[in-house]
Amino acid sequence: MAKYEKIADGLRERIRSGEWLPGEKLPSETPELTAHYKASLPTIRQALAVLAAEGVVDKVHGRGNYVREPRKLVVRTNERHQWEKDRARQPEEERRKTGATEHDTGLTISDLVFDARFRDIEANKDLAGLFGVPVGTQLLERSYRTRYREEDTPFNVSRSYLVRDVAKANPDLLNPAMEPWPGGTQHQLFTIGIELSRIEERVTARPPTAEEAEDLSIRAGVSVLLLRKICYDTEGRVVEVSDVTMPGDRTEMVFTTSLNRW
Amino acid sequence: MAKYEKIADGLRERIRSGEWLPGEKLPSETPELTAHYKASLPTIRQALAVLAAEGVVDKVHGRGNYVREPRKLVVRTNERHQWEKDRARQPEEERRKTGATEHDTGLTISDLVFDARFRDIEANKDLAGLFGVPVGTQLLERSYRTRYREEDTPFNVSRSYLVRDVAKANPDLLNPAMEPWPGGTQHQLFTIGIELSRIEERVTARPPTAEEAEDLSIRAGVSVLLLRKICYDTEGRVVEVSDVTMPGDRTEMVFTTSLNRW
DNA sequence: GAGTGGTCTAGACCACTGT
DNA sequence: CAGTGGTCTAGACCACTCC
Repeated sequence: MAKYEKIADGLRERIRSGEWLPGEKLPSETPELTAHYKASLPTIRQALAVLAAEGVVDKVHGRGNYVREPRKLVVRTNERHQWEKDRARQPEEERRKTGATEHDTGLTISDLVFDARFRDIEANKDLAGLFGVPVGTQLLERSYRTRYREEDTPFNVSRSYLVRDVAKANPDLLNPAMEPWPGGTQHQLFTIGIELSRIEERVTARPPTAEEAEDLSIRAGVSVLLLRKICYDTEGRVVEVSDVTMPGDRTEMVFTTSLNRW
Repeated sequence: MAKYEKIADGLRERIRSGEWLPGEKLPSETPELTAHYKASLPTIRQALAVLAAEGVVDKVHGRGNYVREPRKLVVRTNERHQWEKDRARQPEEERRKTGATEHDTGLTISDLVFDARFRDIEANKDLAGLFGVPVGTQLLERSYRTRYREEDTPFNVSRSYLVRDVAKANPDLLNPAMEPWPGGTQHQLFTIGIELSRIEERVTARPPTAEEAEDLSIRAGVSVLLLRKICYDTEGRVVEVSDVTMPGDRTEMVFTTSLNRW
């Protein structure tokens, strides 16, 4: 076993044993760790890189290496879809009480903070194919960032796409100032006469791009979960596509499948 | 921008332009790349580490650095569950034709290779809580590795847990030589009088442990997708728990949720 | 400015692969 | 054995954070 692996194992074990608690600073690379492990700086740094990739340690330039704080786990279910659909036709007073994300996380609306930005884009090949429209068709792109009020980093960055000509039947849908919308997207679609019958969600994971690592406050080496949600109406047409980016180290997605009885 | 980043960008661009095709060998670290980029070996290696983490380059000790061959994407749906349930009561001849993984991937049974290992374990707190049995209860742990016949790395490593006293009602279930079992787990459960009514799947992602990176042939830096599948029978009891580990860079999971009509 | 991490060098030696 | 990547060293200098 290589020296840097032994050092990484040693540090990992010392952290697990509680020698340094979450949020605490590790000894400095130079001179403390190099002296303690009788290794050169590059070797110490290679060991720390292993721990950073595992998400055990946070490296902060100019300050030090810190034991990573566990972050609040975020759960996302697929039962939220039926739940949201059931609420879409209820009066505003009821819809205003809570949203699907609050339903999943067990929080109240005031615990969460939203940020919404809208813009018009032209459908690329990917989106045009999904919506069944020509490339270049005007789409409404809505970007959201959701975070806990008490944290400063979003746990969810998403982009939602609608065909602009469909959405404009209700001008309020084009206005970001109307967000957060009580009742969520399914109520929005209800106001323009659309009922969803099926939602398809595709999940993949990969290392974050530099931009994503920045947005979600994750280190390179902690993965991002990508969710593409495709909403079908009762005619089987695609009416909404969303791409959601979530930090892999604090997100759990739950999908429940009911089976027909024999 | 750091020198190693510039070198990584340069190499990435040369690979994208087709200067070296998938499977081809890059110039040697020493002396070729160090000379070409006028950089020291550690700097060249840092640049290559970036490309390896992105999955662009495969590093092979003693041979060289190679442009990574794209691997076959593996798709896993949740429709497989109902599909498998529908087949569970069909005659063996029918069940033998194809399995759920083949259903998802569009392959035939002969394209896939299985490896199964069984052992008895005692329920830890986690599993005991799920099954609703005392800690220490005997469980049957079945470990599977699934791969394409033409590749040498599994795309799926899974462990399935059953309560041993429940499984032993059919002694064949305790025998790894009976695998692969035509009709899959749902038929196995059928032979001991169990019908599933609901399947819950929890998805998370994280960096691979050293062992997982080894098993799935992914480099540290490419994430693993973890799926915990919990099967409930018609009485709402947990009858099977599976933990599936998949390489994040080649797996896509698709979950479809049907909504009740208004 | 002191402390600390980030980058880089030049070179040595080990470990693995294929001839 | 030659070729190639893997590990490690000692030390220099730069960049960021905080006082």
